Parts: sequence; structure tokens; C-alpha cells
Amino acid sequence: MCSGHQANMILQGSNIMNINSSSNPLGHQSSWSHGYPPCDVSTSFFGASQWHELHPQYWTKFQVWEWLQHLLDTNQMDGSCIPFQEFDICGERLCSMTLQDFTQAAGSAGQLLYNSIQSLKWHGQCGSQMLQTLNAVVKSEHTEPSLMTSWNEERFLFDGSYDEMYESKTHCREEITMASASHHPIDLDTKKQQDSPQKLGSKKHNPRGTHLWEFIRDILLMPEKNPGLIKWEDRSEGVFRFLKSEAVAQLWGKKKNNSSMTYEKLSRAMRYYYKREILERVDGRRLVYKFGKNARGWKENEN
DNA sequence: GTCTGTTTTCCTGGTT
DNA sequence: CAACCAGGAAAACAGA
Repeated sequence: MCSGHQANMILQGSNIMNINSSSNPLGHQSSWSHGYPPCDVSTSFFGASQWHELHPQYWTKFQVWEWLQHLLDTNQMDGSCIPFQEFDICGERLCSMTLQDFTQAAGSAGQLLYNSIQSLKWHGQCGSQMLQTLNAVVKSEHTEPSLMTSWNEERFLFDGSYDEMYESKTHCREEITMASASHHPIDLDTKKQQDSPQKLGSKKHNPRGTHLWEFIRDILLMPEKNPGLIKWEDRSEGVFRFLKSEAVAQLWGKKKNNSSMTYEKLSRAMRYYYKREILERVDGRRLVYKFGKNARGWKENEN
């Protein structure tokens, strides 16, 4: 997965970048970016997030989204815990929301969101105290130490942030059901005992990383940060097309720390998905693929 | 160390 | 001709 070296580069970039900086947080100029708009896709899509450096009031919609994602990641909640569609708002609006608003918008997760935003509003950052509070309320079923490390060491790596959100949807749906049924915060100490080992082991491979198809999906799901790499051809049918095939391959290679990745090789991996019905063939259309029945998390109103 | 699932690499041949 | 597609074979890789 992500090497420490790569991790450090990204982390450093995200920490030192400021709005006027033109430096590439990944530390080099990608050859494939030549000829593209002056936008490093690896930066704009994955790294160099600055929501944590700005007062929430000044967040863009996307930064609001990143904050939500951060909460999910940090607390090992999954995507269905927070209805992102309810937070298609900028920071100013977010800051004006009351606890009631949050609860209305996000149900049992509302309290967490409210606490977090209050802390950010008054302290300017998501401090450890905050995380402890959050962790006390929604704990992970995972116990690996890395998950409990400070978010600023881990959370801005482009590894795993979006996939986890989708991979554990089912799990969180249960959490939400439990929490709303009991009107109590989610107690995962109890829940942990209820989970069977098999269930916890259901995330067999790739617990933190991402599969190629998830990587592709996540690019598609972030239109604001997807500088023309891949686009939906038919959103409801899950049909999409590569616009910059080699750029996507390079980005994938960057994620896997493999500088020799090409679209040729990426597409071979994509073709393996046909058999597993993660993708369906789209005949006669170059660079066009379609999500299959075993691909999850791409539908607009999938829950 | 083995097993297994996934991805990478290389390849041949075909299509747009 | 370049770029892409299809899929076999085998190696590499990572997690269990």
C-alpha cells in the first residue's frame, strides 16, 4: 500500500500548502500532466485539503464534504451514517446549523457533527479532546493502533478514505438502526461483543486500501475534484468514460506506488472485473465501462 | 510459510 | 499508425 515515504510527502504537502502555493505536494511534476489545465489532479483530487486550516465558516461545499469524510474516517463510521446529500452546503451555512438541524439532517450522527463543528468553530481545529469524545461515542470495531493515531498523521493520505466509507455501509446501517431504536449513542463496546468473528472478518482483503474499481468510482463521485479524468455517460446506469486514460493510470500508479502503471495495464485489471460482474462490458465504445451488479456505492441514492 | 484474491506484467491478435 | 480492446498466462503482492 502506501509507502511511508509517499505518505510523508503527501502529509508534508498538505500541511505546508497554502492557498497561493503552486507547489506540488507530491513532490514532482507528473509527465502526464503536460498539456492539461494547470491543475495537478493528484493534488486536487486527493491531497492538499485545507479545511482543517480554515475556519469552518469559510469552507466550500467540498471542504464540508471532506470534514464529513474525516469524521467518518476518524471514527471508523461508514458513509451511510451521514447523509451527504443533506450537507450540500457551504461552511457559512454549516456554522449556522443548530443541534436540532444536525439531528434532523443526520439523525443519530447529528450530535457528533454538531460537537465537531462547535469545536472547530471555537478552537479552530479538531483537537484530540474532540476525537476522544467522538471515539467514546462511536468506536470502531477495529482495534488496530493506526486507526487511533492522530488524524493529522493519517487522514490526508489518499489511501482508503473513500472506500472505507462505502465498504462498511451495511455495518453502519445497523448501527444507525440500533442507535435510533434505543435513542442512545452508539455503544460499540456492546456492539463489538455482538459481532461475530466472521462478520468482523468480512472485509477480508484490503481493509484500508482500495480496489481499482473503487478508486475509479471515487473519482467519479467527486466531480468538483475530478478535473476531467473520467465522466459519467449515464449516471443512473453506471456508465462512465475515461477522458484522460493515461492520467488516471498514472494516478492509480501513484496510489499503488507504481510509477510504471499504464492505461494498458489498468485496463487489463478492469477487464478482469467483467467476470466478477463488478463491471459490465460496453461494446463498441472506446474507454467506456459500466458498473455491474457487484459494484457498490456508485448509485446516487444507494443506501 | 501457505493459501487466496487481486493486481501487474507481458503477450498475441483483433478493432477503431 | 496509434490507441484501444479481449483475454490467456504467469508472476507479484498483500492480507488472512
